[in-house]
Amino acid sequence: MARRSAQRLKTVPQHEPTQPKEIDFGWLGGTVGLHLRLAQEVAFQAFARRANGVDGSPWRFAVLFLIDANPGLTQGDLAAAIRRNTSSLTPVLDDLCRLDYVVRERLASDRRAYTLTLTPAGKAVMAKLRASAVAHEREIDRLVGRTNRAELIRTLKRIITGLEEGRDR
Amino acid sequence: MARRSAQRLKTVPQHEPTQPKEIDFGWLGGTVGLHLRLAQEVAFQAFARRANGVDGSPWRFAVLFLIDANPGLTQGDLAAAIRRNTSSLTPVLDDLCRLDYVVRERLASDRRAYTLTLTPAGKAVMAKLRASAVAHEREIDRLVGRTNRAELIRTLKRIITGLEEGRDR
DNA sequence: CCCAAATAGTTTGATTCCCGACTAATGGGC
DNA sequence: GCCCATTAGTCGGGAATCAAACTATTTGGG
Repeated sequence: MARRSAQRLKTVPQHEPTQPKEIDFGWLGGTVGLHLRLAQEVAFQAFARRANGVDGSPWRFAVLFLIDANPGLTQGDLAAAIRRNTSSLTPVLDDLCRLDYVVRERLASDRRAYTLTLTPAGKAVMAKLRASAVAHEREIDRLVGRTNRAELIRTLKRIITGLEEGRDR
Repeated sequence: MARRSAQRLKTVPQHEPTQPKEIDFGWLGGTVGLHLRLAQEVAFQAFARRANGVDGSPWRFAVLFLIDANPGLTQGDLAAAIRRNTSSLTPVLDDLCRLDYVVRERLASDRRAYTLTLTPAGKAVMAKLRASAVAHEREIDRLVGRTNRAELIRTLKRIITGLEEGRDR
């Protein structure tokens, strides 16, 4: 929203615009869960903001990246890799095919399955998004330091594998 | 191609649960963004699974927790605290009021705003959810260790405040 | 060869979220 | 007291996601 005050600046209503009201987070403020969620959210938004100009959600990039790194992959394998339901993938791939970034071909040995490959246009877009993604990760490095970054990934991996297998019981 | 004359594996249900097909993640496999997202997702699901029996998403818990810790808080302040749009909060609070967990009252000094407080029933549910949340965090401690946990939160906070800029509104 | 179970992918309905438009109330400047 | 910009919250539309039902194909037992 553009500042209309530039036009009709009668007075200076400079009330502190957003006084966060000092909320007490208590125990919640020390949880891993809350910070994981907030960090993931700002990282997601920062990525999308940075990839501006290209169709840029992180998952969209991951789809293109993984097809590029694993040409001929099927939709089911791709869905498992990014941990999405195959039904979530359908409209995304519909769109990527419509844009001529991805080709879906029936697999000869199993005509129920599709194999996925990038077109040259798809590779070009992926390369652009990859540049954005690299810059994004570099900014995270700048924020946390390279050594903390490695430590962070190691810790996150432990959480992922530890809680994921917790499906037992 | 393959004739059915191949030897028949009788009782073995070759039911390999979707053998993940060994996907190559390449550069993506070393990014903070991917692991943040995956960790947040499994943590979210583990929390919901653990809160079984109660209506349990992490955000729902956070809403109850913050109202309890800050009675009389307004919807806008609550939305800012959990970084959700106020319009996302409306249906959640509608539901919590319908269940008689939360009371919405017009603020006398500003009759546009609502103040939020927990009912005794709301406090009871919140206490149950808090026990689940404490157990959840303890499991994370077990996975990463208490010292790494503090380090993890510090690092996540740096990411949150560092990337948050540019999120004007 | 045939049929039933399993599998790959699509479609549909429900849920959750955001954004932008809207309503109601507030308060500063005249 | 009256404007009218600003603020609190709600409403409606659109996007992303999952689960369940569905279609097409494969596979194995008889």
